[in-house]
Amino acid sequence: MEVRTRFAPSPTGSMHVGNARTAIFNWLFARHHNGKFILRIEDTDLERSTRENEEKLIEDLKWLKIDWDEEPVRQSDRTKIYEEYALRLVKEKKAFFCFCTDEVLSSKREKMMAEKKAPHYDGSCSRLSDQEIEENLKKGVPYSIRFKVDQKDIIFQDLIKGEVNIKAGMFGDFVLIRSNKMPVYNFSVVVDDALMKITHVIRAEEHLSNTARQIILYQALGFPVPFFAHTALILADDGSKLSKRHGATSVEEYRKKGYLSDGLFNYLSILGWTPPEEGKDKLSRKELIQFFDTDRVAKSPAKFDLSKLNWLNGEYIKEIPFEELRPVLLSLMGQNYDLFFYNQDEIEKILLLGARSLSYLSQIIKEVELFFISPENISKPLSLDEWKQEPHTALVKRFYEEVSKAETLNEEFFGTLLKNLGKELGAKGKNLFMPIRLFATGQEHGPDLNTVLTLLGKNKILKIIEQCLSF
RNA sequence: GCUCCCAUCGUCUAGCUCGGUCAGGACAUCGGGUUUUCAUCCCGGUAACAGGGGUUCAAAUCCCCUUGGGAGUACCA
Repeated sequence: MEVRTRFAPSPTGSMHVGNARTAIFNWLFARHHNGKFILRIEDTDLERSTRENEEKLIEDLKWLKIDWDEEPVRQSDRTKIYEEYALRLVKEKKAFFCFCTDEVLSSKREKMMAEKKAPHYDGSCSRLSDQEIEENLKKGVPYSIRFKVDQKDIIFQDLIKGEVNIKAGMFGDFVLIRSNKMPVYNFSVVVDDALMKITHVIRAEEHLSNTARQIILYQALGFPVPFFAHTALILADDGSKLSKRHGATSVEEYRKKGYLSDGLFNYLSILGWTPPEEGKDKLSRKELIQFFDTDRVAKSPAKFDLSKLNWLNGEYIKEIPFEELRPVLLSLMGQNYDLFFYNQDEIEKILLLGARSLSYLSQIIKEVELFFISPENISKPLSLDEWKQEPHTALVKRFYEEVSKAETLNEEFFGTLLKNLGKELGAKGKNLFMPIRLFATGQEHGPDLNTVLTLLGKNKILKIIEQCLSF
């Protein structure tokens, strides 16, 4: 049997990393089993779905290098098919027309909630006589089609969760086709998955309870039931659902920040899935395909760990030849700073210094900030107080004197100056370099000190020192 | 409310099927080495079985309860 999986996003916004992971798992699973991966656009929510979002979604997928094997299917193009199957269920008395209006429905729901009962549809329209139905239809009363639920427990084997047992009474007679002729999610997935011969449904856990509904639909329609695999959700670092207030949540945002396709792909793959080889988290797509399966997917939710993504993405950045990185980095710098303060040679050096160890490309902006902001905007370094004491300040002051006297400042000059000052004051190693670095650049981390100082130039150095001494 | 799912270092997790491990790895963090500083790199350390009951010679592992987190209960997906 050929394995067929699908990714079925609804184009209601930009692609969330959770969705991206679902796509990755499905794609990996299909590729691992030499099967097919299919894309289906679930745009039955007319209010929120847009073509623009759909295009963005496809763009994100392409960026992640996730390819699909057949022409993508759009659910809004298939309303006839859903209606046909729904009508078939009506004919078989497994579903019925419902003429209840929104107002009636919501007042009933409120009443049930007030009585602390589950707000399920009361089934009133299922008891309508043939004649009443006929009359309503003739009068053109809008109707939806509801499924007549046979209340019974549903047990199924989930590839990730194991045996799942859903008790009867979880839902009432639910809607299959809305009064606007659009199918409801739980119905269209079943019809489509069955018609598209999907063998493995890999999706997020929020659909776990829905699965019971879907299984009874498969049975009512006479379709074979596919395998299900429900992945736990991706959470923010505080344990709540990953949302906008936690920072970047969409693939697009990560892409724009300069995360690499391979880096994000790799990270998302190992978020909730463990590669078989201990200690090896960095895996190529080929290896990912080779190893991925549902048996090592975790049951419990995973927190999105930005520091691990940063590490992993940094590993991928290291592999890229600098020549490829250069134009991207340069344009990032150009977008944020006035580059003409420096000549070509200096820009090249700054670029090289800033690009030493990036976790994501736009980090270059922060890395080279020192060279472009004015000294008075430098903020107080965290460890300043620790160093703002003798004998370190004496060293800084001597350095200040020498620099202000100097005519030409270059790397050689700073090299000998530091050496001499070290001898003079008996400072070496960290005790020599740190005070200078801290007071003259305002940072405790940074590239090679002599180069930084040379690039900064006399004026800036003196001003930064004055500034730091005043903190 | 009801139903379902989940629970091992700060984080992602291995181990659980088939009880016996100094509870392993990666990221982060801390310390050491290299770099006269920073980053890189190398070496090393700290750090976890949610709680309570059972079963057993022996429980992270099997059973029950509690607690905590999440999802569903829609003419959203």
